[in-house]
Amino acid sequence: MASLADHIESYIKQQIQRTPSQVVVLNRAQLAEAFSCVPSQINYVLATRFTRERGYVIESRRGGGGYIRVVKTLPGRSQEVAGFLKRIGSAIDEQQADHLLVTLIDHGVLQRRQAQLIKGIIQQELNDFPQAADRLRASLLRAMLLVQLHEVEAKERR
Amino acid sequence: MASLADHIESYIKQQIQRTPSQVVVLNRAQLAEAFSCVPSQINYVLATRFTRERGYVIESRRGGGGYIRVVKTLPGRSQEVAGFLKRIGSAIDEQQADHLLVTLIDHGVLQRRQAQLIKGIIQQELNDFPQAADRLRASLLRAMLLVQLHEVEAKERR
DNA sequence: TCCGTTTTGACCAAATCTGACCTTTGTCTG
DNA sequence: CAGACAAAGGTCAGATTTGGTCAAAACGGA
Repeated sequence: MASLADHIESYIKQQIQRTPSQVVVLNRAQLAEAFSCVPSQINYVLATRFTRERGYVIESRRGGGGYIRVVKTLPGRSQEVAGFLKRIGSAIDEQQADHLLVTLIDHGVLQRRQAQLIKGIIQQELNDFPQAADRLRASLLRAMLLVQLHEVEAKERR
Repeated sequence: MASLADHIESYIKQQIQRTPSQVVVLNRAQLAEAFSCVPSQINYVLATRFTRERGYVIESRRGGGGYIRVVKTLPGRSQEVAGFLKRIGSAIDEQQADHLLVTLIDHGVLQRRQAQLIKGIIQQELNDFPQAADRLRASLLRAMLLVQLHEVEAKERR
């Protein structure tokens, strides 16, 4: 049985689909009013169904003229590539990291020089903060790959 | 639903864009009149959106013939951007990070969407590893900006 | 019944906007 | 020249408008 949360979820997704830029701007109070529920229900839906894991980014502002903006990211190929990112996990050693970068080059996701750049930056950061190297490496790798992937997609859309 | 403050902000930015010297001189009372608001609203906009952090300088004079001058510090491209990166240092709190991202947007180094992505990624990573948040944030921010900047430079060479 | 998910409501935090009151600077007048 | 007056802009506290958090109650399926 479809719950209220499900209905709100599909409404939001529908609105996103309708824009070329895959964005929707919501007014929390109005939306709650439309679905005859309490405003915090909207937060619940956003928190459980529009996570970054699932490819969404939420941005919001309080006060007069406040809003909640939902942006869909990670469409298409990188959704699939996201699988690689998951494998990074909470920690990764240098060998595994190198291996991953090579794999991404093989899959045409990265160019050699981009992989090289990423490797260099990690080295630099680890140099400055040697504590918990494998964990920091995992964070940095994931972060940089996400940025890079986004760039690749933006390019493809042109 | 953009707020009044947003409209005033964009009006001022537009005026600045129109001059080669990146300066605009305002008359507080007139401007308030034009936007049908109280004069102190102008101060509010200036105080919240045209801060030094974001690359603006405000000068003003009271009394007869008084004025408010808004000057945008010139963007010096990559060289200047390197300075921004240095400012990150070994640790940075969330507010400073946000300011930096907004500054980079204002200076045309990042697009809003990219800044948003970077913010989202940091949030996620900090969620997973809350230890030494300000340090991890600094590392992630620097790493992602470097990747992004490289991309921007590559684009400029084309 | 038990457990995870939904839903609600009370309370909180942030951004915006206004208005009353203050300070600085320039000008006019006795 | 002193003092009054006018013409800017500045400050700050409080009301208003949004959205955020969290814990407890309600619900629904195994």
